[in-house]
Amino acid sequence: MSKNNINLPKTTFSMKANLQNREPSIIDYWDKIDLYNKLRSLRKGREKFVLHDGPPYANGDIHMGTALNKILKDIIVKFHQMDGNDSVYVPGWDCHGLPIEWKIEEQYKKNKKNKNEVPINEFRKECRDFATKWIGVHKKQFKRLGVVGDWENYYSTMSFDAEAQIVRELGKFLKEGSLYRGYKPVLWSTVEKTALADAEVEYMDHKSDTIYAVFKVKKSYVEELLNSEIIIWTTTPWTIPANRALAYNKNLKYVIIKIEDESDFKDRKIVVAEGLLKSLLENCEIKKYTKVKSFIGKDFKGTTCVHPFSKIGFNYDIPMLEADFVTLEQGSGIVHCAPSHGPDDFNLCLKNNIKAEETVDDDGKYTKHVPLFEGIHIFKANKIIIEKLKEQKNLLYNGELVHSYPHSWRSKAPLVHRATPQWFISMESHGLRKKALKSIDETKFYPNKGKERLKSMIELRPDWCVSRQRVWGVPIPVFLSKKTNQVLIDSEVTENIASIFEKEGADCWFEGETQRFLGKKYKSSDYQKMTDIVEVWFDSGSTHAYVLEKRADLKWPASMYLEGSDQHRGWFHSSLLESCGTRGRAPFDNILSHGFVVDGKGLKMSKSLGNIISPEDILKKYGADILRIWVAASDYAEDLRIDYSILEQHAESYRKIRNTFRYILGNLNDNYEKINFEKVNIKELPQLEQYMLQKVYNLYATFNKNFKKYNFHTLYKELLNFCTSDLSAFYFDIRKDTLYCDPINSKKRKSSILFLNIILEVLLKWFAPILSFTTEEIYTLLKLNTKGSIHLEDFPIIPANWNNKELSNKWSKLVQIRDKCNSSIELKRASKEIGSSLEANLILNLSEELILLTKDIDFAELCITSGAKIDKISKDDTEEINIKTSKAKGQKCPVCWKINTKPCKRHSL
RNA sequence: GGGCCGGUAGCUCAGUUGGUUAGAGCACACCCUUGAUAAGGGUGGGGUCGAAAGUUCGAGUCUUUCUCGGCCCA
Repeated sequence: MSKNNINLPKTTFSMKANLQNREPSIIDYWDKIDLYNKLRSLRKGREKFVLHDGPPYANGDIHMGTALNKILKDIIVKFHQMDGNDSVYVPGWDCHGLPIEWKIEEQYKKNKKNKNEVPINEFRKECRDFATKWIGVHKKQFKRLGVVGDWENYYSTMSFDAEAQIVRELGKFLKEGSLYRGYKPVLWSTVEKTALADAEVEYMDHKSDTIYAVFKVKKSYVEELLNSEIIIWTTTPWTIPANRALAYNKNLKYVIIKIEDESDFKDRKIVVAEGLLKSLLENCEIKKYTKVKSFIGKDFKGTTCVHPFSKIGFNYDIPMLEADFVTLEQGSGIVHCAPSHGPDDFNLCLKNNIKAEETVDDDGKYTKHVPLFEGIHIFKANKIIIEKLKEQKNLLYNGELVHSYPHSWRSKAPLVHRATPQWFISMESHGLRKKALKSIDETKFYPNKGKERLKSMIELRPDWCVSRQRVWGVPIPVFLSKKTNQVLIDSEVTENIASIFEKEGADCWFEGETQRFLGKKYKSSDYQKMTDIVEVWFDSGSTHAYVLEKRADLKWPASMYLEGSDQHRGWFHSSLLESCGTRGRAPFDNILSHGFVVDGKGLKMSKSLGNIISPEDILKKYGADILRIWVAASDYAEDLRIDYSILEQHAESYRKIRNTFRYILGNLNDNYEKINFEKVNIKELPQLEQYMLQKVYNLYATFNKNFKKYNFHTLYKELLNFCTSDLSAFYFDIRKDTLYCDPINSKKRKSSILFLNIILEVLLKWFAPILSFTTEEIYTLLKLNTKGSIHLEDFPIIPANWNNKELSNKWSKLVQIRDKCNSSIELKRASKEIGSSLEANLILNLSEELILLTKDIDFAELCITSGAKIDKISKDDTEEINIKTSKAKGQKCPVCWKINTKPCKRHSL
């Protein structure tokens, strides 16, 4: 007797995956068979599932966050595809904006080129080329992850049709009247000479000059205030010339004190919040003083002061205004307000009819509106202002403070608030906020907490500032009348501009003749063309208009938008507002948001911590399927942890899954036979197979449930557990004997082969959206591969008659008995009486009820022993199960290795 | 500093409306197997559920405070 007489597994499917080398050739295969277009023609006419791609910025290599995002999208697209939908995926890129401008400027600096001397369209062309280059790089990197999409016909925010449509979209707001020209302080970089978006601001420590300055009271209903001076504290002395008001909190207590130290301030009365008196005395080194009066903040009402420079040209009243933002955190309890240099100041002054002015120019120099200091750079002004305050005897104290301060994310230069003309979309004038909130209610969020997050942002946000003083973007397509300074609103002009952009791109705006944009109705000499560009969130917020609406293969609204949770303030937000403003509802039905990739300890990845893992590293070490498992197995509702020990764990799971497939393929000798599930005659099968089909049915049910909720980590875990617990440790182990040692045509063996065919198909399909490469590798190896790719298949439908509750209950009881048998065998193994379980004979003493249950069950087969006898349990026993194991006696059959005193029933002939 | 979200075995995750000794897979330890073999099987150890206080007959599950982490904002 030898191995020739038994049916050992044989397959060409290797145990070692070698994914790093194998995966690229599978990608080539997908290219060769044109998988994406095959998918489209196969699903033509079916219900569309459109996952609209949020465009990543075309700049720099992809990182774990982008990889996670794209893989998660791909998994969902593939799930819907195999679920029978026309699941279309068109990737896109965000191309305009500051970061690319900066890259080009950096190159200029290296080559000693001056940006201002380069023609604008030459600069824009370099930006365009830069973005194009990175789209190419990203495309390769995303494809390497196994992401299937319309890579040939991707969309970008800088394509001519996109630029044209952005103009049309803005035109809709213009026509409606919700786009308006306002004037407000924005965070301004005097280095880059531009306003910065919130996302472009970094907070870093900065050393500022601090001053306590005084404002003499001119008018007040409080008598004691009349000869007093209001103290203010600020970290930006240079804003003093722009001061137009003082703010107090009506609920705070204030005191008037008389300074008695020898100094300029001897016998002068100053006013400060009571809660800040102590810190003021310490900071300003005031030793001797007397308290004159204390009063409540609301008594300030009607008080007016004079500017500390009133004697040198700043001769106007400084009213005291009531404001909530005044606190006892720092300073004096009275805040100096320069409406041109702070959002709070701006809003407070606006309410009180004090207008902001252009006090500082693009370069950061005082304008003609600031007497005495015109032309001085604000960053050099502090010293001069302090000197002047001293001269005027209005400086109580000056010092320095290191505090958190806004800086440009690129140049790292400190920023200032500076009033500039900007374009805004009103949240209120045409009910935009209301529409957006209603749309959020009508959107389904995964996870649900995203809904509240987006809602609270929309509830609070101010009007949307859509203009930027930059060059790499879509121009704001607006003309101002030179005579009236009014905005020209004419949809013919807007459409004319759009159609020109559609043909030539937006570059022509900057160099072309103005007249061609205005058409024949208006004279270019009467109008001023705007040179601001549209902020990039408006670009990407409009993708639904130039991608979803314009392409025949897509639909509006999208089925789903899927991005990182930061996009609640980003793309989800801007898309919602743009679409609600122009179409009255959100451009999506569902939003799925995922957390951030953090390291194994839950800390964010950073260069300084040295805990960064790049997708490239993982691809080299493990391959994309492992990365895809990591995505599927992680709970995206929270932050996703990753490090090499976590990846190692997933790689181990992968090996388990791979070996499960290998075992099936081996026993089928790579001869897969397609089974018609509906026609399986269940009652003809052994109970074990029936039980396993019941398990498949259960798995089917949980699979569908989890897929519907996009609970991939649970779904994956169920699949993995099925492979390890139900198949490897249970079914495969038990059926080894049959598969290896029974005749090929025996009914039992054929039943097992039938089951192996079934689970091969089912597992291959259920794993396909996650293990895109490995399932394809197996699929192409099968001789009955008819469709060309596993991804062209549908999910299986498991017939309801595979569900058998009764059998399932019975067998879960049997499995419990089996567990006890294993424990009993283990005792004998520990005492070295036996080794292999086939060296054991079992004696099962069971309650009558259980004996009834086990009457048609062979426990020797179930527990892989050489024999098993069932007897009634003795009446003294309190348990219902008592297992004894003895060493099997007799001869070992050379074929099936079972030990028996009699010749082997199967193999003695 | 403010808002939101989260912290269950070494790791990835389950834990239904608060209700018995808190579960699974992986990892780990020991053993078996050598006919899935750079595989496979068995048994077992391991958690006072981030910390403290409170509500309750009873809390991983409810409340408060603190702490750590993430995102967003200042």
